[in-house]
Amino acid sequence: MTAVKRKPADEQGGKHETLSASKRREILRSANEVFLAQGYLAANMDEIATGASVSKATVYKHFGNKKALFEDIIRGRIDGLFSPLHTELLAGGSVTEVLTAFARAYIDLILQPSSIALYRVLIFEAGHNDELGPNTYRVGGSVTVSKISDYLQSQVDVGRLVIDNPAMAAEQFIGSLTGHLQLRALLGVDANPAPARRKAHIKEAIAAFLRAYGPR
Amino acid sequence: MTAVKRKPADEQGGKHETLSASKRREILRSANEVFLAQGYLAANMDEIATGASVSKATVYKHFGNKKALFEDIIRGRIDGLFSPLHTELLAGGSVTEVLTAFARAYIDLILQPSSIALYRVLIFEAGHNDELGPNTYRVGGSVTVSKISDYLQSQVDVGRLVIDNPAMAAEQFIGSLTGHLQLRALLGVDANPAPARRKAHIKEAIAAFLRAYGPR
DNA sequence: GAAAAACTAAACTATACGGTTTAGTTTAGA
DNA sequence: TCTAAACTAAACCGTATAGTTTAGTTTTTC
Repeated sequence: MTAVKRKPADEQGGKHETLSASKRREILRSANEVFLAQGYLAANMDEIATGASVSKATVYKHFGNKKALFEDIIRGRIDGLFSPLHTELLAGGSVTEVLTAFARAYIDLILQPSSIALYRVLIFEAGHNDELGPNTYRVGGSVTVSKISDYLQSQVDVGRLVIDNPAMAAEQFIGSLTGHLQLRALLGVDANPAPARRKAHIKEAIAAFLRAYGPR
Repeated sequence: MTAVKRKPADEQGGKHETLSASKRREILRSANEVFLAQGYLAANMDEIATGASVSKATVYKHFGNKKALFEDIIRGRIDGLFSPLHTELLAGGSVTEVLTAFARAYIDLILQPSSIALYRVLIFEAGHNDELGPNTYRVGGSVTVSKISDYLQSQVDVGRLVIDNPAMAAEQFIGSLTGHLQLRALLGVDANPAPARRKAHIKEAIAAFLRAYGPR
């Protein structure tokens, strides 16, 4: 029975795509959903296969086993998740403007339901897989800290900020920006604050940061 | 076969304790270990029973089912975890002294391996149990924020700080204090920073906070 | 010291699920 | 149009584990 109609090969992105490649993509998409919603252990390979309109044998042909599929998912998720954020730090404008643009993008990113789901699974799974945590920190948090740090240093160089240890200041900045917004979202308390609330939060965090590190 | 010697009834705390009560306590202790190390799904009821030197039937007599046992564990863990922290805020001394004492206790608390394990399990499980997260935030994070907020307000009242929104400032303070220390610990990157590093981190966070919110 | 309550080990039920195999069908490419 | 590769549904294997039951032992209590 061919219950599911095959999709045109060039449906996605206009480029030709083999059947095999489109199946692989569908498996990844389905696995993404299932793993992020359920976590590693509770995720069910039958459900992933069904969600991708694919047989279980095909899943195993493409990815070998459950763990390999999971790690592919996490890798793919982190890659390019934070990158768009960093462009905000390259724009011109006053320190306030640049930090505000960054802050807005950052807060919106970490409060997205998919980010919250990823964070939950990642943090938990990092306790049971020695490489997962460090690998993720390297491409996620660590890079963000050093981008901010670089920006702060550039502003120190032109006399717009006074900072001894820019890396530490960058971590403080992110931390004060995050505040309890992320914790509350993770715990399902006010998981989706209104724009006005976000804005007020950001404004106050940046004002405090500038009072602490602005020029004398 | 009576492989395991029964413990004297009053072994713990000098008070008399029934056999039943001591079994219950042992089950909770064992379940604590297993649930925090493995998470809910991977935790094994046979292992919990064995770890408590108790038969599985006894575990079910006492707690009914796996979920009920788990919820008992989480409740017990959170209760009284944060309370000791708050006493720091009632001590006398300069703002710097009080905040430093609090900060030290706070950082040490959140970086403890058992806190990290609890955080991992809690955050993950909050995604699958609607009440767990809010209940926990209510007795954990929320209380801490309001205790700090109260302290900050008291210092505003005597002219030692200038703060518009003490609750927001409290969250910022905790956030900047946490910085990436907790994230790194959760991801297994520099999970146990040396005392000197903690101290420098705290010192800088408090200095920045006081520059931002100290008197004009 | 006897009855009731709590415990024990161990077997058992029922189910779920990762991963493989089978037997047959569809697609790709020369 | 023919062949190889990729796919399919479905059955199957092996194992793990939540929860129950049984038959008998120990502890508590009156």
